[in-house]
Amino acid sequence: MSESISRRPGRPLGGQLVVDREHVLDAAERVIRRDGAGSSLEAVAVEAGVTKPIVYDRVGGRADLADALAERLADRMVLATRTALAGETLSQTGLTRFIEANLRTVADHRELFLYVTGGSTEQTALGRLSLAGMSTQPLAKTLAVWRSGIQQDPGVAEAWAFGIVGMLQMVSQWWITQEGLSAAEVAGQISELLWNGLPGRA
Amino acid sequence: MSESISRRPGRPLGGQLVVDREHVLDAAERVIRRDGAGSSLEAVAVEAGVTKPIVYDRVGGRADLADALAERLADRMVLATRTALAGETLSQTGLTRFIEANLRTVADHRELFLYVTGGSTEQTALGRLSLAGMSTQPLAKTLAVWRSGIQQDPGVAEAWAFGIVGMLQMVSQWWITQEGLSAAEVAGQISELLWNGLPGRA
DNA sequence: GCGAAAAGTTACCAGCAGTAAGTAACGGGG
DNA sequence: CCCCGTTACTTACTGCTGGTAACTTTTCGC
Repeated sequence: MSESISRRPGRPLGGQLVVDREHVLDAAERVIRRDGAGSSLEAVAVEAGVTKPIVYDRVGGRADLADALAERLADRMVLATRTALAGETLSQTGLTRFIEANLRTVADHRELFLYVTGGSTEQTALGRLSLAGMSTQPLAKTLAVWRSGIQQDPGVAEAWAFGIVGMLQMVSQWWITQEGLSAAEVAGQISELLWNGLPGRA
Repeated sequence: MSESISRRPGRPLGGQLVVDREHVLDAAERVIRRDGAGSSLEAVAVEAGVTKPIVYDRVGGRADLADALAERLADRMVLATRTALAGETLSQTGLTRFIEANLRTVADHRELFLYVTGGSTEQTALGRLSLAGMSTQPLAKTLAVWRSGIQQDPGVAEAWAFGIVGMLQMVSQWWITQEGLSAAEVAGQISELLWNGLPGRA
């Protein structure tokens, strides 16, 4: 995929290059998958067959790149968990499937996950929150509706959503470094905690 | 504190400099508190009244610095929560106090918290886990003992500990960006989730 | 006294984010 | 039909940071 031909300076021949935002983001994902979470913008540009200023024009700086990739990853997670749940009403087994789907998606995009959650400095402190926010916003809504439905206070939804997302992120990070621990097993344990609480059901 | 006098090269006069590991770590905390989470090693060295290689000799590279600061922060958290709990047996109100103490400690060391959790790249992916590990190790032990005491499976302790730490980290990060939301309120909400589970007690 | 070890500083390198300046193709007005 | 402004790239640069090699001066054992 990496066009090693070096283009001449000046406007290209056929009008505009066919390197749009999506192309650059695809290239970024390939680079990160290949070279790990510490990949540079320059490597992304090379992989996209283009130079750095084009990356800046198409997606912006490093923080913007991380944000865009976070959005993609969040979308994929939402998709994966949605097909895993398939519209059933919330239950402990459904929650387990939700968590397991989450774990599998992270494992599938291991380096990308580390890239977007690892951030780089300062400005990505909020960047990580933005990834979280993409996952939490729909989750908070779901939680609020559901809590109302079972006659419980829906005001806890936002805090809970952030808490759950943080729990899932940390557990994912821990799990992908562990060998020989099945996703189903971990998902079951976390589901047990979230559903029944620390003391468990009597 | 910042000695602006530039020392001469060569071995100093009185044997060894009085800049040990703790001095450097103290300087690092001051710099981070002043300049934010994006502080450089060089700034730390200047603040310590010393040059970069000394920092490398005393604490190691950037990842090691983050690790050492993480350990300090984790210690302070453990201390704060321990005095908040004061050895009582685990209950929901005790859990609430634990979480609130955690939130307040994070708020007290805001930039430091962002520095150690924000990490920089690649190698700090595990670094963040190491911070988590310092908090999770005692927590996992406590959980295992407690669960055994109430005739529940203690095998969940490790996964739960990571999950809880991740939840607290994310909630902290979210909370410190929110204005006008009291620590006690958030702590109560998270405690409710962790103690009673998503559906709540019947 | 003297040379080896110790304990610093200076000076450097490589890599990266981000930007300014240069260059070639396109396209509309005279 | 030609010319010049606009467009869409590349090259070349700056500033900074993490990390290290080389150098300099004091101390200490013999």
